[in-house]
Formats: sequence, C-alpha cells, structure tokens
Amino acid sequence: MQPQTARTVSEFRAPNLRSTLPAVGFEAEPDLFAPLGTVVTVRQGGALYAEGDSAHHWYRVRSGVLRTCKLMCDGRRQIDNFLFPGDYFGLEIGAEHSFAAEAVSAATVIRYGRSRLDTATLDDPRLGARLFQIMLGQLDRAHERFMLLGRKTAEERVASFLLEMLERSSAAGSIDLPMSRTDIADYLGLTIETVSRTFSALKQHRVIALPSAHRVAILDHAALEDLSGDA
Amino acid sequence: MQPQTARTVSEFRAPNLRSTLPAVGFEAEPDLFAPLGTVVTVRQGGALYAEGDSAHHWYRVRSGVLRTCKLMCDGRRQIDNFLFPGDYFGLEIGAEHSFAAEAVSAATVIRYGRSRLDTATLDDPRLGARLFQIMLGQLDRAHERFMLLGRKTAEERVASFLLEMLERSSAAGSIDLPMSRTDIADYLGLTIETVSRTFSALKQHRVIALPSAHRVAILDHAALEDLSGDA
DNA sequence: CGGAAATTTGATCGTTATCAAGCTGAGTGG
DNA sequence: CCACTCAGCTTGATAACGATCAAATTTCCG
Repeated sequence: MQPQTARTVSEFRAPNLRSTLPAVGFEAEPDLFAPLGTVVTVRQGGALYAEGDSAHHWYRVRSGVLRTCKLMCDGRRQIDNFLFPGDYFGLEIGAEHSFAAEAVSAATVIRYGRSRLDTATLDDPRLGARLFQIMLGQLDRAHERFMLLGRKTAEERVASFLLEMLERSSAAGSIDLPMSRTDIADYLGLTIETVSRTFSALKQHRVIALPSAHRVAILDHAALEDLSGDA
Repeated sequence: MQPQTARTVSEFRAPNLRSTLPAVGFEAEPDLFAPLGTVVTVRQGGALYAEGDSAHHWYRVRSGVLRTCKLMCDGRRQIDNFLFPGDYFGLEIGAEHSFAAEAVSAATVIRYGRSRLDTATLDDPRLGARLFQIMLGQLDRAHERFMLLGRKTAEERVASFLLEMLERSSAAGSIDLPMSRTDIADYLGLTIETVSRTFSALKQHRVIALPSAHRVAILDHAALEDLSGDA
C-alpha cells in the first residue's frame, strides 16, 4: 500500500515542451504542475491507494500503466480506467477515494498535494484552465463508456477496446496489452471467457493476430472499426 | 430545435441563498453565474440541442426535467443523465455537443455563453471553483454508473434507479417519474419489457407500489437498498 | 367515448455467464 | 536440459438472464 520512493519532480522535468493535445505519453505536455509534485514508484500489482483511503493527493502517470477500480461487496469489480503515461487521475470530490488505483505494470507517478491546488490555481490561471480541460476530457470519455457498457455487444466492446488501446499506444498496427484478461473483462463489463472467445473469433476472421496473449497485431483496421459499432 | 423564449435571468434570480450542497432544486444554490445567463423554455419532448450541434452554450435547469442522450447509427440509444432543477449540463470539451439534450417534461433552462466563461472565471475565482466542484461531482456519478451498467443485474439497476430518483425528488416515500419506460430502459441499459417486469416484481414483493405508471411509492426502503447491490 | 400510444404480460430465443476441462508458457529445481 | 508446477489463457458444454416477438391491457387525450 505504501509507495517506495519520493523526491521532487524538478529532477525529472521534461526538457522539450511540445504543446500538441491530446497528449500521448508523459513528454507530450509541459508539466505545468511540476513545482507541486513528487515522484512515487509502485511495483507491478501494488496499490497506490485503496478504495476509501483519504484523498490528500492527485496524480499523473510518468511511466507504466495503472488501473482505477471499484469493488462491490460480493467481489464484482468494475475497472473505471486504464491510466497511461501523461494521464491525470485521483482528483475527487469527496474526502476519500471512491476507487482504488493499482499498478498493472511497474509504474512511476507524480503526486500532487490537493491542498496546494487551490492556491496554485489562483497564482497561475493557466493551471485552472488546464485542469478544467482535463476534466472535460474525462467526462467526454465517460459518456463514450456509458454507450459501451449499456448498449454494445461483447464483440463491439472488444473491438472498441482494441481501437482505444491502439490510439493510446502510439505504435500503429500492433498493441501491447499489459493488463490481464480479467482486467479487460472488468473494464468491458464481460467475463474473461467472453473476452477470450471474442479475441479468438477476431483472430479466426483475420481481423487481428495474437503473437502472444499480451500482444495484438491489427490486420484489418477497417473491419475493426466496423465491428466497434461507432459511426 | 429552436427554443421559444429568451430574456435576461436577473428577473428570475433566487431571493434566498441557502448554501447546502448537494443542491436539490434550483433555489438551493445562489446563481453565481446569473449575470451571464438568459432563460430558455423547451416544450415537452422538444430538443434544446441535438448531437453534433455546435456547443456555444452551457446550461442550468430552472424547472422541469431533461435528458441527455447519444444514439448509435442503428438506433440504439443511451441516456447519459436525467437533469433536474439546479443541475448544470452542456459543458463539453469539443466544439460540438457529443450528445443531445431533450425535455422529458416542459422545462425552462438558463443558457450561459461559453465564450464568456473564461473571462468571467478570471474576474471571480469563486466561479471557477464552483464549476470545478460541479465537474468533480459529475465524474463521481459517472463512476457509479460504470458499476451499474457494467456489473449490476436488472433488479439491482432498477432498485438503484429508484433510490437515485428518490434522493433527487426531495419528497420522501413517493416518487414522480416524469420519464417513460423507454427512457428508463435507455438510462439503465435494459429493455422496456425488463424494466416493466422488474417494477411488477418489486410490486409483487411489496417493496414498492405503483398507484400509476409514473408514480412510485416506496414501501420498504431497506429492502430496496439491499436489492440495489450497494454496500 | 374513441383511438392511439404507452405499459404490462406472456412465450420463446439468443447472447453471454457459469461450470468444467485442457492448454500454454514462464519460472523452478533436479 | 528437461520434467514439474502453477497461474493465466483458451476451449467446450450447459444454463440463465435478459432480449425479442407477440398480444392484451391500461392510460392518455382529443
């Protein structure tokens, strides 16, 4: 539960400041919040914080992949999001985190103090504006996911998932999936069996290839988009 | 598509300024944004804006109930949210609305210019802070809905829905549901038949009573909470 | 009232969950 | 270098929940 290391982020600040958005990766956006942050590392499978922990901080991914998830009392799990380098997370309205954050692969994140946020945004209006953008982006993604979870079929969910991962992983044509089938299932509102079967079916139809369980090659991008159900 | 009337909001400004949150109803929160807004009325079933309309404005509900929804090309629909008096909506990251806003019952809303937002929040930091709160609240609700849509059974969804509507409608013990069964189904990711059958089952078990199709009496609140699947 | 739309109820089907084996591949120790 | 192991993944068989198709009933308005 306790992160292992922490030092000021200034040591790590990105030298070049490209401004293109949406950001892919940590280096894609200048770290406006840098003076506020410290670096924290989490080992694979470790928890950055648990559901119910007090929410004194918020975070940005520096390297690795994390997941945020919620549990029901009987063990059913829903993954809210997979977090890649550059993504912000952990900002919440309540005093306690309403979901857990765990490392899918070994990860480093930058931790910002929530209490310092108010004063900092008053000092520099750009911070407030950028935070605002970030939250609007998160809301937009949330609405896409309502459609996916509420109305899409298993095949459409998996196709949408692969396209989303492809977009995030910058490398075109082939995707590395650091998360387990269980994680994918809990992200898409399906079971591992259904995810696995759908992967197999897509492979059968030559839409994807599976060199290994965690590596997906996109053979027919157009077919995948057709199958995703998005216009 | 075009709203019928528009005049400055100052004529309607709330006289008393209770500060308790979360706000139930329009009067519960002082309208910090009042000087920016104009009042717009929408007739029952009418659209305030459609998916794809350019997003020049954002809104707050003054009276009535609205819904925001998205369509897939084949007609499948997902309702993102039901909007009650006091609720804010329409703030989006893109230049175009990614979902439609329609009146479930005849409604009046206050329309704010998006372009004026930046300058206004600079003038009064309270506005920015409040907007921030509003968006954090929306994100929190979104996470609850991921669990509902991804992992809950039909019965759990309907029970959760009734509890949510009960919370929002301030009147304890009995709820008015202005929306149709189709709307409820598209909100919960179910079909109208399943929603109807689940209502009937809850009635059978004396958890609720249905004086009319759009009026629900809560007979056993504890049972409803058990059935909702929340801890 | 009369007629259309919305809701409820019934019968059946299908997609996805569940239960249950195998399979694969990475790590371990002989 | 090769069994052995164990977790994660795939595949198979069956079941169940909710969808679909269909009809009856109620409600809402003109």
